[in-house]
Amino acid sequence: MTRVPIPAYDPATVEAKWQERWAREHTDEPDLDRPRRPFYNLMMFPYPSAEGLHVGNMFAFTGADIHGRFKRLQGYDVFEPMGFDAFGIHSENYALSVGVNPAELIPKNIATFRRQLRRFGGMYDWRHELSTTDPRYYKWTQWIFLQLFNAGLAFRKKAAVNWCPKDMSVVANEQVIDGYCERHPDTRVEQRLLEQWFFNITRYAERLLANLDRLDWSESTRTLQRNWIGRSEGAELIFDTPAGAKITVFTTRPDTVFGATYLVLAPEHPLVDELTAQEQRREVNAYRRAVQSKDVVARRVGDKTKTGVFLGSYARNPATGEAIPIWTADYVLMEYGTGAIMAVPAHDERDFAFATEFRLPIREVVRTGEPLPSVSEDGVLINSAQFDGTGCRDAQRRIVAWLVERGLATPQVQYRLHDWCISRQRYWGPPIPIIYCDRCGPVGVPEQDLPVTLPIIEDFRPDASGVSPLARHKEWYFTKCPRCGAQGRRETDVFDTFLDSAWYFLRYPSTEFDDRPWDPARTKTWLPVTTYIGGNEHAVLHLLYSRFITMVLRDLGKVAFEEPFPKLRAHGLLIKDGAKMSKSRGNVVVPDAYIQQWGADTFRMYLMFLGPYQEGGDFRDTSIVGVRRFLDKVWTTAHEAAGADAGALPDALERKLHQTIRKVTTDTERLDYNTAIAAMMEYVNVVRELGAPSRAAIEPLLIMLAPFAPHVAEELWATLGHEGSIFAARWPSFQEQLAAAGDVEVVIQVNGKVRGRVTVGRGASEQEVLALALRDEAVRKFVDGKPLRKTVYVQDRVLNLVV
RNA sequence: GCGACCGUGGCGGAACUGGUAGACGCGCAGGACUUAGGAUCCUGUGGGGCAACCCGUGGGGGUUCGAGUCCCUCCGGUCGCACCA
Repeated sequence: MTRVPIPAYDPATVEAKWQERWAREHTDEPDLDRPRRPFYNLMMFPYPSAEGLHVGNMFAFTGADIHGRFKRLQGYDVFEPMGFDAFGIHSENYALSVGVNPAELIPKNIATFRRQLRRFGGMYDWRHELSTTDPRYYKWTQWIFLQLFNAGLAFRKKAAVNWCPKDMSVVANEQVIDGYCERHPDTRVEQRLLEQWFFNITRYAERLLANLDRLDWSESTRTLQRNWIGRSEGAELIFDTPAGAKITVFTTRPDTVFGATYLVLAPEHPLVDELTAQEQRREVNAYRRAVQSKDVVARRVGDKTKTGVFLGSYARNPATGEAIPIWTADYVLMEYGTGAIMAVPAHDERDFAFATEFRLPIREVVRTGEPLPSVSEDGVLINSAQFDGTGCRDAQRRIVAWLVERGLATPQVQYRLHDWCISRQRYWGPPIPIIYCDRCGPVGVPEQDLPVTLPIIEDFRPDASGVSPLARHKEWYFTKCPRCGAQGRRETDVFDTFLDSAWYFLRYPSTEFDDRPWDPARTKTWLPVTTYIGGNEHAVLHLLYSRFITMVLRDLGKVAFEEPFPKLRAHGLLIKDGAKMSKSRGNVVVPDAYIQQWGADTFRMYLMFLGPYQEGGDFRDTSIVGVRRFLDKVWTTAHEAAGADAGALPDALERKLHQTIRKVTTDTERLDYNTAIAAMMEYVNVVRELGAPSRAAIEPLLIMLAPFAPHVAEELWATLGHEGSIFAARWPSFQEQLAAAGDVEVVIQVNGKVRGRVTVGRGASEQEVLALALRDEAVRKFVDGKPLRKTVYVQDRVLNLVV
């Protein structure tokens, strides 16, 4: 073999060369109109923060990119788009802090992200980049709103909403953490009553829940969604009052109705006034005022002492006929159920605490053998007239049936899920396309007038009035009513960003069309998304909202499927020193310096090697060098192979190769990237140990390496004399017989303890192995002199001798 | 409180349906080559013991020929939900 000097591996040169070539040759741009095997590889698009892409983003995107490149090598036409979720309070607050309009800042941030995303070697089809802030995009966000509006799924409602005094804006329930603003952990969220736009997502609760069963998602993500939807089965029971008012309560435990010793209405309940006795009025009103001024923390935190006021009137228990007192208390929430409950202190912890506090009667009606309050449903009814002795579950059905017959109950299902509030009293979002007319009411902006462009204004600062800054922009604010032509006023609220991101996957394949949100043919070809990869932080809201919007569009005949993401994989979180990376903690790691020092390929692989992709891990840079050493070894070996004579692989190497292909294929398919990398490392070690670098040994490795380290794989592929991109090659296949051939080591155990090993041909019989085993010194020492009571043989693995 | 997941060398982590615990990598130790090396290569590396062996996957118990893996229980951690009737 002739020794040719091997050039040094310089990632910067190699990576620049291939990135330039991929762009020039449109390597990453599939034919969207006539693909042979379309594969839509989607990753959750980033919010382009001013700090740029951080290693957490890169961890996420690398794993998704590997998936796309892997599928590409398996012969799919992979469409891997990238875009930016650039509207929202996040950008707006940053813009406010630096005193520049976000419209000016965002393009710069996007440019930084784009540069970083290109630099790390993502296989993105940049022809189809999108940004939610682009009027060509949000025109269709507004259009989607109008579809829901016209279908009666968007409505206005005055609602108690969370108000963050710092943001001076409404924040969603889900953005409130323990009563504090998610963005301002030192700021308590207050309650305010505002007129808001909502989407009627609760109407879809049942379908959103039921469909979960047939999605290829991780069980944990589905559980999160199920809990969020929070379905409860029960009944509405009617308690009437002497004055004629009927109070409807929701309960999941109708079997305990005989133990309902009082009723509680939420302070906001519409019947409170009517049911309050004259002499209690002053006290009740004072209580209601006090509750209203309370912030959400005090209202929501569970373990505090209960407060409440007796209304001075009574209702009739539909089961016992007794008059029971009616109270109001803030532990009952107006947003859930009917805003009124029957209190069964013996069998509910909250009611028990309340009854104890106010000395209300506690009547045990279910015998469970546990002390009160006992909430178990494994009990038998007592003190319940004709139902005594009935088991709880049985009693639930029978009591409901009995009350239904008398018109006092309706079986009912309740959801924890609330309607989706899409209004934000902010500037940086797509304006809600509604015009208010004194004569016509709220009128949707006609499609031909879309988009309602967000004006660039100087004073985009929100104020405490609760009215969006857009209201101050008079020439924008006043407009003609599209229906009657009279002067109207624009809606000044903008959309929640979750609406921007609830449909972006529909837009990607169709970004070049301005006359339609998505092209029917393109959509038919590419959707639903083949694999969706993203973080668990979006397990609930983003995914639920996207599913909801898709479902509605399906019902309106706009798309042909109702689940946008049949296959979802969630990557883990990359943390730093045991904590989530965040700007406030100051532990955000930026990838640029690492990429510069080690190269994008090394850094990509390192991120994938530090832990299981779907679990995440702690970022520390101590072992990057190991990955770089591996790529150096591959580099050297491939160059040696280029100069080596062609020849057959030694048997041992051939077997190892087939085993490696098998392992890397299954692991990569499952996104178990860390073990796939380990298998490739092991293989290269074997190639080097056997001193057998050759084309046959190294070419399949390069193809398997290509998804992980695409640049160096391309370079070495060329070194071996190939003309085109390595991504035009086919993923290597393995032969099971070749992977399995050869001898195996069978472990010999005596009474379950390892005492020896014997080498036999694969598939050897028990007798054969036993004979060899009994010749083994160490084994004999433990067996000799004792009768063999039993043997357990596991083919090719273990023989256990029981003596 | 409820729900889900997790606990393996000095470190990150392997171990498919119960079947050789610690793959792969970092680090560390020794050696080779070198003017030098934080470069490269080789050897070793769970703990104890001179050895035969013994002990080892958070603690305790169980099932099994055999348990990191299954069951019970306790301890510790992460995440989600949380006055949802």
